[in-house]
Amino acid sequence: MKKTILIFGSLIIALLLLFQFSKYAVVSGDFQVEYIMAIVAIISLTIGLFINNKAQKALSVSNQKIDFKKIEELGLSKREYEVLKEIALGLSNQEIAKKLFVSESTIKTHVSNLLVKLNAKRRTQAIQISKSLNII
Amino acid sequence: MKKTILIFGSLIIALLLLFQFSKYAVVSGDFQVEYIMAIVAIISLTIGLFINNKAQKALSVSNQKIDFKKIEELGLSKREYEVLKEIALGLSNQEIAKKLFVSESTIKTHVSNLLVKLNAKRRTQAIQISKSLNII
DNA sequence: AGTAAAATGGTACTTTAGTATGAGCCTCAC
DNA sequence: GTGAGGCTCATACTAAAGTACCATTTTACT
Repeated sequence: MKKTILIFGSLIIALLLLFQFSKYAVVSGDFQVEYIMAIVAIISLTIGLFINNKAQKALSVSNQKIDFKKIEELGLSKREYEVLKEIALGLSNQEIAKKLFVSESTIKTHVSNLLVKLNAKRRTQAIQISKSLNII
Repeated sequence: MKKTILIFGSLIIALLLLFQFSKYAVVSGDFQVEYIMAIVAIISLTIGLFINNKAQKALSVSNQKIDFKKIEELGLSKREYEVLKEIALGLSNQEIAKKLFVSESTIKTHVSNLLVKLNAKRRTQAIQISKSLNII
């Protein structure tokens, strides 16, 4: 929202400057009206493209963005969250254990706690739930 | 690409029309130059927003779209694909069996074939691969 | 220093998942 | 009508995944 206001503010200023410039140019007779029109149109068009691009990107980013609040809310610990990410990559408990330099028992414990916290019955369900909650 | 050309074509035509209109208006003296400038700017801005919006949407849709060609390429049968989707929802073999009105044995067979075709070792990996290939 | 939470890991067990193999049935193309 | 591919299902097995319980050790914080 702050960004939107900022962008629209600069936009208005830019337009005012443009009008001033065009007025001056017309009065002084250095340019033809059509050229100035063309310049104004192109600049406005560019601004339009730019604004929308920013807005869309902000939107798509927010859709991909990880909901850290939700992670806290669920009470997931650092280690549990790490394990969750590895599960989502399709690794087995043994593979995760090797990757994180701990025993498979430890991973099993983490996974078990993870499933309770995510209210999932299986790791596949944990993946689905995590994705729907935007935490991975 | 075709769309891009089409959009830019219409854009150029629209600009030409605008210039003609502005020329006429200035000559006839009905409007002040500033107003015409403003109108041109607003219209161009709107066009800019519109173009970018279309382009971005087309992009985001293509990212979500399911790659049916890839499914064929992998040789996934109709039933196998159905099972794959259920796996991605986090269901167990037994649950999938009930949902599709077949025995668990059948699901196991499908899953096994599925894993070979997707070159996955586990169902969680199958989910990851499927998502990366845009087939679910 | 004391404490609570987190991290680690072990044993023992049950449940799912996945493999291998074989077999019956159906459909569609040649 | 024959064969290939797809769908179904069963048995028997191995391998993972997941649960329950307990016991240390680390870490972080007051």
